[in-house]
Amino acid sequence: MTFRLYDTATREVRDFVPLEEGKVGLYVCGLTVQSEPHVGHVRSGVNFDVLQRWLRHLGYDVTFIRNITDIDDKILIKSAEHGRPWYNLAYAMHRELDKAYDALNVAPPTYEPAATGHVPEMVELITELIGRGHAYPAEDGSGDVYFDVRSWPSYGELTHQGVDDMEPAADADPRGKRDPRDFALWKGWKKETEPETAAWPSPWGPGRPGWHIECSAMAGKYLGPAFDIHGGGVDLRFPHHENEQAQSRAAGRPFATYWMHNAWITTAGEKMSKSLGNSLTIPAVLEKYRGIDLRFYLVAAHYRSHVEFSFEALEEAAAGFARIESFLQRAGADETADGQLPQAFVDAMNDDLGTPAAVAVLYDAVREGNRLLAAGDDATAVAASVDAMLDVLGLHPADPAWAGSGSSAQDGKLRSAVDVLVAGLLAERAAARKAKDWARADAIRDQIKEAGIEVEDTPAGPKWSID
RNA sequence: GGUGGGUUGGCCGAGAGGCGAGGCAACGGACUGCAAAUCCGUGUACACGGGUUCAAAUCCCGUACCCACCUCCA
Repeated sequence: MTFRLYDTATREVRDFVPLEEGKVGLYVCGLTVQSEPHVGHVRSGVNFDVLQRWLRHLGYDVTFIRNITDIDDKILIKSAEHGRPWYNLAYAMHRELDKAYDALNVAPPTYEPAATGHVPEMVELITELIGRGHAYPAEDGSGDVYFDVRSWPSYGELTHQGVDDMEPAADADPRGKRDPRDFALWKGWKKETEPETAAWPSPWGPGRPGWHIECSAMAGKYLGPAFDIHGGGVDLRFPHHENEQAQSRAAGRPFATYWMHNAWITTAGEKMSKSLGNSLTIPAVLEKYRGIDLRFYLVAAHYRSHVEFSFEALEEAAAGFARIESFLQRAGADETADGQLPQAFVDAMNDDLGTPAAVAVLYDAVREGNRLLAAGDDATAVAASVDAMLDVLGLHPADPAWAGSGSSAQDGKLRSAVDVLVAGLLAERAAARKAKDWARADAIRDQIKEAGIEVEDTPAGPKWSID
């Protein structure tokens, strides 16, 4: 089976055919760095990371561009509220985002361009659009430049909407627009309210980029006029992606061949951005849960399915993942073994990244491996296969990428210290068991458990682990 | 008003006309001094009402409820 993808533009699962054999150009809309990243934000990161890894597994040479938007209205407003320069806020949040990605083993893209570094490319694109009659400088002297929606007949094609059916924005600022649906490509500098550092020179006077033009310009620069896959969250379909496509095509660039959109994570039925809380920011969640558990939770759901986030569900996922890890430990993974991916796993992944079915295959393998171990047989081949599956999902516990979240050198030292202490108690318990003094043996086990350490008797002797 | 998505067992979460994805939890059994871990087994779930079909959670019609987007939210 070849790799197939659900394409939002055509609303169907299509065979993936790259523009150039063996190569994939992938563009994903990253974040506007205006606040700490939350669980919803990283879902997109994890989803597209899985896509990237799978494409690489399939042998594609992937150029993956994921931008960040480091200047916009909200950044300016928030930074003013906090009394810090906008670029300082954007930079700080950008660093937080990188930390969150690292904690979830989201591999860096080929490049992560920032909007503010690509003003010349945007100016060039806007100039081209004006030249072709698809954009115009506002007539009110504001310095804004708008895209002329009416001049582009296929506007609305990505989201299958007719221009006349669109609800005119309630908050649309009509200043200088020919049609309320026209959108800003360039925003003139507002001297009175905006810092001078937030304005760049342009043929239309000082100003800053409109949101949509950034992505068109950056995708064009790094991936060329036509590329394979464009991704982002569902909320970006309209207006952001619709506008990106319109302005790119209006400038004579074919743009993306496939559109992928990941669904939401909600809490209490509400979209995360609307619902309160700092309790769901990545730093906060990572205080209680490991990054690998959170990633597993996210990967176990299909990227196009809505997920209702709950800590209970996260805990269930973590419990399940613990079983996988414990199998690998018991099987004694052979690092040299070149694990094969089961065909069912490959088929699941090829079918629009069917990670839920892929995870089911993973569990099947774990059960089979445990069965072999219970029968006293060799399970290293199965373990190698489990290794391979976890690897391609970015979930391998031994991946050094996880080092920062839970198993540092410090932990190692602590562990060996505890080991010495527990070993003494276990020797005492062993003596009691030998004398069939079960009460004494159980008392020792309970004592150890009081300290939060679980003791298991295995054929190879007692083992302890921290709860 | 326009566009799209959803409602699956105690819980999470797949599937998209016919064999009960998978996980978590629960219960029974094996193993164990007892546990733990592990394995084996146990569930007649698909919002509601009609219809199509030999066969519907899956297709069609209708109803209810929920959600997203409609110009700078992943």
